[in-house]
Amino acid sequence: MDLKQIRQQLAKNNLKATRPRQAILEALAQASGWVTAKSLFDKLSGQEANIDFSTICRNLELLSSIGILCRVDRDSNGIFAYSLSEMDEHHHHLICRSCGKISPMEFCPLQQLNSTQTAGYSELECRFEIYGCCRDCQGKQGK
Amino acid sequence: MDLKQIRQQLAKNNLKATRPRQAILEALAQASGWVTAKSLFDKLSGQEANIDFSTICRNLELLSSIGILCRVDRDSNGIFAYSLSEMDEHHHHLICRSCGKISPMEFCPLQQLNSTQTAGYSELECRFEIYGCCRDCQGKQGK
DNA sequence: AATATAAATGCAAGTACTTGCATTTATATT
DNA sequence: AATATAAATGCAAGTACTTGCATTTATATT
Ligand SMILES: [Mn+2]
Ligand SMILES: [Mn+2]
Ligand SMILES: [Zn+2]
Ligand SMILES: [Zn+2]
Repeated sequence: MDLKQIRQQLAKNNLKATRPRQAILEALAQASGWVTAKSLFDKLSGQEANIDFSTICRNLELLSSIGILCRVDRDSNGIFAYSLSEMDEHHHHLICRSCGKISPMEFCPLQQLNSTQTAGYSELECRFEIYGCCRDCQGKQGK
Repeated sequence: MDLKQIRQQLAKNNLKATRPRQAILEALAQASGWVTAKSLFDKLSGQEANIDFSTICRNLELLSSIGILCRVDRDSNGIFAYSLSEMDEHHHHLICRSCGKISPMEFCPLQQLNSTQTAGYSELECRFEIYGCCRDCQGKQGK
């Protein structure tokens, strides 16, 4: 998803292309990997921008909710990692507990689910992440 | 899982049956539903117990990790809900975004997963929750 | 170009844990 | 029963957001 598509996506969702929001998206594009609210804040604070930490958090969450960003709970400790989505389709992530590496997975359990388990429920969404120890990290013991 | 089984489960994991821990487990047994760290803290603070909030958080997390408790992120906002596990087997949960109702689901996506997606990874675990709007809450709009 | 309006921001205060560390306590061993 | 030891606790400080609200700003309409 390039910046042109992102602007369209914003417009489609009635979201404004504010200066802070654009600075955040540009920083994400430059980073070309995963960032945290804090790492973005530190990066953007150096520049003239000076964007509030709460603005960053709100944007990361909002942009994730419309599919522009991916978000994962890297250590299951409330520190979220974000990146520009690596693919257009809905997907989930596989996370190495040891080195923090994050890989996309096409599999979505919601599609596999026998619908009797969610009978009567509407507006279904799921949260799904797999944690493990990647090949590079096996041998090197512990975290 | 009754209190006898719980004690065995603790011993098996080299966990002590401390006074705070037992008070927490008893409170959970009485509550017979879902509680938060804060609701437990408020309840136990009234009594002679007077257990530190961090002790409660640490126990809830620890007891969840050995399967005595279930834990869910009810509103995806970092407030966790806990209960004594309703079943012995590993399982996940379906959560109503509107009323907060939590129902167990036997389905575990990790078992359904094509193993090529996690090739090279060991010690796999998954986090999986489904959010939706339950039958009772449909009609009543919004949250 | 001026105006209206909904969205977004920045600030300050709040929330829900989380962590480090010295001290206490439950259990196993003698 | 006394002792050793690993586990757990309580306290204080820290972290990572989150929320409410007055003010600002981007976009659509006139
Ligand atoms: Mn992704
Ligand atoms: Mn359960
Ligand atoms: Zn790794
Ligand atoms: Zn409901």
